[in-house]
Amino acid sequence: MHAFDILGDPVRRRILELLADAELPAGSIASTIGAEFGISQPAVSQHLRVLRDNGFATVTVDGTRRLYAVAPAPLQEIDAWLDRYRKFWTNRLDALDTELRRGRRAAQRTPEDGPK
Amino acid sequence: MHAFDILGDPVRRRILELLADAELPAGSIASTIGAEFGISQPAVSQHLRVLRDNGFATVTVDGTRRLYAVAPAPLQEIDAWLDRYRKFWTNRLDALDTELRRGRRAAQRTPEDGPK
DNA sequence: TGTTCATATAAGTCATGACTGAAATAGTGG
DNA sequence: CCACTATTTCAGTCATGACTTATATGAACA
Repeated sequence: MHAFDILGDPVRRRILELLADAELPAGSIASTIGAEFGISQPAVSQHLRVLRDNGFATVTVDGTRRLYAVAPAPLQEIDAWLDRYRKFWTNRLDALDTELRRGRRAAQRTPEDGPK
Repeated sequence: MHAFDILGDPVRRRILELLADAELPAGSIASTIGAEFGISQPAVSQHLRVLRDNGFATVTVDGTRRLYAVAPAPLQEIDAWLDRYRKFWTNRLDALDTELRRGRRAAQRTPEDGPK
């Protein structure tokens, strides 16, 4: 299952939104999501498994609780995939900013970039 | 169908990759994709329809040809959704850069940001 | 006008993934 | 050790979306 498929499901997206702000135990996620979407606790657990199995979340065991947290790698991959489209909504100065932000050391000068 | 679902399909993702560099007629897309994935022309046409219907592509009619081009809006929406996770892979200076890049006029100073 | 490209639509099949209720696993505290 | 709580796993159902082949649409041109 591709990262985009994982995020295609609104329940999983919402779970990740909850986890964006703080780590949460499975039970807390299950009650929030269960209430919001009207689905059962096992359904939520299955979504958590998908998130785990695909690297979107990590778990730390705490007694009988499982604390879920965002694992950013696949999200960052998606961010990288979007790079090729940023030119459609980012102006030239923004693009330079982005280059710098990403730590590039030198930029290839294109003809029309040359001074005057 | 949510934007992430649209990108979940590898064929559609590849079509968008082709369109990232240049506009292309449906036929050219169909032969490239058909060869790469081993699917029929109607299959590709159906994917193009999904991309159109969901705002990922625009068409301009040119005689009997249809020229497809990227429509960036939904991609930008996804980019915006990712904002809440950028803190996981972006350092503080990068974050400032991003703020500036996005045109914010003022940043709320948090306690630990204060000088000294 | 009739044939030929370029493309889209239609109808039907098939695989898959998102649920459900039931049951298993495993800490914790009396 | 037993019961209770937290969570996962299992097995089965159902909806949906990604194909297929066949067919329709419609511009171009001889």
